Amino acid sequence: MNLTKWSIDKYNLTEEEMKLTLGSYVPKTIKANDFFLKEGEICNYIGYVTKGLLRSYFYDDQANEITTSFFPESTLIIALDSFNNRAPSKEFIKAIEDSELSVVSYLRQMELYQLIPAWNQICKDLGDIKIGEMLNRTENFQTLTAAERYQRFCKEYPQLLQRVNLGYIASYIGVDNATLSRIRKKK
Amino acid sequence: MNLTKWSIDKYNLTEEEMKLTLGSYVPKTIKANDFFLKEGEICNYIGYVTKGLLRSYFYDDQANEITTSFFPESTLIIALDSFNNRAPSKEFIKAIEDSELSVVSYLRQMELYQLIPAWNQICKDLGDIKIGEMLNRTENFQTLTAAERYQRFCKEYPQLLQRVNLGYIASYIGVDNATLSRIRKKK
DNA sequence: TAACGATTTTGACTTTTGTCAAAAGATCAT
DNA sequence: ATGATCTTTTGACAAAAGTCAAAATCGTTA
Repeated sequence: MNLTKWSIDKYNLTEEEMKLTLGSYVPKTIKANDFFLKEGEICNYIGYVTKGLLRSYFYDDQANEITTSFFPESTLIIALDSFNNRAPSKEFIKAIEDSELSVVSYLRQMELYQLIPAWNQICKDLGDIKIGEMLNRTENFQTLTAAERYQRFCKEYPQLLQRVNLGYIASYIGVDNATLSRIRKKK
Repeated sequence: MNLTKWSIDKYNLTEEEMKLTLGSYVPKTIKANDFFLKEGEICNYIGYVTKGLLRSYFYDDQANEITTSFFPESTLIIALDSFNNRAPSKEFIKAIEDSELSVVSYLRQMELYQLIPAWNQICKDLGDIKIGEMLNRTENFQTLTAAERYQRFCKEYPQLLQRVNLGYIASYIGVDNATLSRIRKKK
């Protein structure tokens, strides 16, 4: 979830609330190829990426890695289904580059909801952003060809283009590896 | 958003809160082919379908109708982007069959958040359900062929199969009309 | 019921995308 | 630097999906 234009400032937290919030988030570093979360684990942390890049993926029935999200700087990491439903994750979340996060535990985050009323609104707004992103993603799949989806990806995430394997992008936009290679050659 | 297994009961609203909630939702009937919402309007109501069937759709750049959701009985109707962001809707929501809803206005719903703490949790849970549905939908597009997406649709929404035009289903699963017809013939 | 309009199917064809395997290019650890 | 490994490209082909137009079906209404 990209939060470049989002800011906690607009919620007018009191100094006390802000201190409580910031104190709840602790730094964590993850080296390239290490995991933020493994399949089967319950997602117990929300992470905010301050540096680096991670991705989430699962394995389909033919054991292909299917990338579901990229998490560059200024994004929130969370395995939504797992975190929300306290259920084992179907996804892995793995660092592509050495990364630095701020993380908060599930329990602590629940306490923030109790202690700081504005957090309910923050949560609602973050959910809205996420839903907007997903609606857009679905629309792309419904109406665009593979080549068009790739073009959209390039426009939307130009920074990622240089930083991730093409294979990750291919599965993210739902095309075969070889097909993406040919799409790229054509233009 | 299908709420067949969801119930407001589990939130232990007080008698007072329940009365307030139920009193906020008023009945509304929509005849087949009439609109719950038109493109450009701001979605000012949430609706709960008690009878009938509606669908949401937009027009792509070639002026094709692209169906984005079906709303049979026991589902919540809402144009998420419009309702949440108070922005003009890009979608139409139109009744396929004569339908009966319970609706609540945006303002009233906001009051419920204020007046009844549990509504924050309800909202969060409904959002989670919606997000789960959308993750699933995206996964289908990423990993399944057109034929497989159709099979999934049939399994997931058997009731709809008899009630909606095939063209609506075709655009919902992202295939051409003629292609869907051929997929159906094959098996 | 006849007739109109909308929906669905079908045919003939083209384009897009996938598959499999091999070659070419990068990258990384030693 | 140099294998070893991983990623990307390419070729030859097959399968899937789209396009366009016409026919067949279905529903509705005059």
